[in-house]
Amino acid sequence: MTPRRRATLRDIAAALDLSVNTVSRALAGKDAVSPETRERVRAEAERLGYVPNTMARSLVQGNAMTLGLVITNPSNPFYARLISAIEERGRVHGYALMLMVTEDSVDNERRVVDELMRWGVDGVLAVPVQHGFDHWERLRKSGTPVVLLNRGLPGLETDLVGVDYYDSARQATEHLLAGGARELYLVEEDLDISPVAERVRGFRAVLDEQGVTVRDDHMVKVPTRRREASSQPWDPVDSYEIGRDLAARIGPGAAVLAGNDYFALGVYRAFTEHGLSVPGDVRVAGHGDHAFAAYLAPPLTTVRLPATEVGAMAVDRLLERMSGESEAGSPQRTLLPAELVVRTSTMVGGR
Amino acid sequence: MTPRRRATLRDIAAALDLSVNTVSRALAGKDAVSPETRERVRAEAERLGYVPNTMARSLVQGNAMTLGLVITNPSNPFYARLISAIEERGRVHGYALMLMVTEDSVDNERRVVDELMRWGVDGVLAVPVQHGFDHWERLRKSGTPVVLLNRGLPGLETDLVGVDYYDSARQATEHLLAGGARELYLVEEDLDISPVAERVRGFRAVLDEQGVTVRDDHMVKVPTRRREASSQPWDPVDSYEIGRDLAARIGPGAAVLAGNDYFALGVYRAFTEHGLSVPGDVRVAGHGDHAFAAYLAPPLTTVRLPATEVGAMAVDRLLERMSGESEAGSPQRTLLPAELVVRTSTMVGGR
DNA sequence: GTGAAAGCGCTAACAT
DNA sequence: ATGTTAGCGCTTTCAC
Repeated sequence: MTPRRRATLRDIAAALDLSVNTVSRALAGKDAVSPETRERVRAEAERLGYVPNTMARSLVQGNAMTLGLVITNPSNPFYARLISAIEERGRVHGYALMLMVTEDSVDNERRVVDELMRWGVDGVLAVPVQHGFDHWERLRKSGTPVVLLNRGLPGLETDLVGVDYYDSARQATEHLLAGGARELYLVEEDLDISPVAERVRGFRAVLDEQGVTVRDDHMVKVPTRRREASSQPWDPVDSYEIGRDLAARIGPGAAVLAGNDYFALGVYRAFTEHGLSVPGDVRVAGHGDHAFAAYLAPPLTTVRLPATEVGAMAVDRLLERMSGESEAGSPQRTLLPAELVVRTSTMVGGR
Repeated sequence: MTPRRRATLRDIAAALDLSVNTVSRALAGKDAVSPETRERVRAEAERLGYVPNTMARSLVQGNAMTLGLVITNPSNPFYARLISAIEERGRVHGYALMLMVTEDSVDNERRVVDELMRWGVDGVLAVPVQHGFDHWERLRKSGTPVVLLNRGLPGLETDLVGVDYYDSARQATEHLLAGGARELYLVEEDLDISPVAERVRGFRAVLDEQGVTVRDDHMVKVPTRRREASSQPWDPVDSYEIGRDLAARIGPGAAVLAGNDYFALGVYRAFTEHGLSVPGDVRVAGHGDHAFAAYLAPPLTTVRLPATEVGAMAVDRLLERMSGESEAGSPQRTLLPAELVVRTSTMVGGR
């Protein structure tokens, strides 16, 4: 209401006829201050509603006490959880979080990385867009540690904490085969990003190992349409069409592994409309274990992603780099395991 | 790699034998600089990889060029979209976003509001926890404009931009009645927050107006369990139990309006297991129009929330207050309309 | 135990 | 057109 000027150390010093310096030390809890002085300062600070100016402190101390988080889309449930985990872990260590959203656009990414540099954040966590990385290189050259989340950035020497999608796809694929599936389809995002590539690799690896034929038309890419900003990253409608196509041509013992649960959902609908039963005629498994997965009809087998763990570990890794502990160490890649959650949609005898 | 010190204006000035001031003006594009000098400065800045220090500039100019966003849970899809919309709109105007997550805890909220004050952010957007608001009052007193999102804070004189949940509940309730429903149930969160209260009010109002009896057991509260941080705000399992209970006691012409689509989903499952058909035996409508809603079996009638619009308008309102335009104006409450999306789950003749 | 002086990197007067 | 001085709010170094 009263936008009167914010009280400063000087105001307290003047009121108490002390030097700014003494007030500073008193408030900082340093030893070289008499107990009485300390108390008087404390009281006056309280009376004036003094709030320390973090920016001024940061300027002199040379650290921003801020972490930058660059994310493609907060509406991706996995990233939403990542944001929470990172914010919490960062704050525990006294760091504020500056959030930047790229919507998977490199142009945006360049802009926000520049902005982070101007702010001089102490470290950056990022889900990179994965097209061009000159800006990431500039950031690294400026001495700011960077930890990548979920997606790698080939060519950039940086730590990465993510999910082991190669393994998650393997788990799901093996599960489908063990259940008797003979004709496997992989429905994936049409994005050239490492998580997709890893899942494709895991899927193929298992099929190759077990001598199952993989035709090109077994790997289906769902076109990613450019939608308004702040929208869902995936819409089941995008996979619905794919599902209709699939429904018309699959044979007995078919199974579909989807890159995310929304794709699985779109496929469900298409199959149902086509008179196919899940899992009777087609088994379906997803990725993400989103909140709705367990409550679909039938409940969806999917892979649970360790969002909280990835976020926490990424922050820890970043703080290590910032403290210069693991200084010269070569970049570390850590992929946390996902966990297959088996539900009715892949159960041979399931309803 | 080379964590060499960041180049400053002084470095450029020294290299060119100019004063810091001239360099500053040259880079700022001010007029009082000769074209040649401007160009030399530009070149040297580039050569040294100069990046302006935003904090230093902010300190002298007295504005942080930062907005604070306090949110309860980014995993709530509505809030996730809000975050994107706000980040984008803020950045367009040159503001960075400091994100704080409260997980619906007042203790956290106090902490983060204090932190925002120490940073001296220029304005704050917040989904408040709605218990106690001493900290919000302190923030206001410090002269920082605050715009509330989605939830009111009775007793605090502040702008609010949210959703008209009274109206959304009215729309849905009227729709259910028009479809022939005679026994209506409202399944809501067990949280003492204004959106819930508004929906309850809208629901009751329509029933009262149309002379439909509302018994206490028609208003069901889903217990909110404290879950790990960074988790989904709602889990269908919480409403599943409620659904089982309901399934056993509802009569013909029953309908359920849920406070969010996840609750509707839990109820779906319970009904199906009990041999009830939706919408044949019970009509169901939700809130939120989450990505899965249109793809459930049957597709869920729900209310689409104007997340992007709320976010954009909240930022605009905040910027106005910051610029002092709508200075003395009394607090404005703006509730944006939600839109009922009718799907099969409430269609009388639906499959 | 306290104070004076210097400086973080920048911009805003006011010179010249 | 350029330089000098001062100062944002704080911490640090070094006197006393």
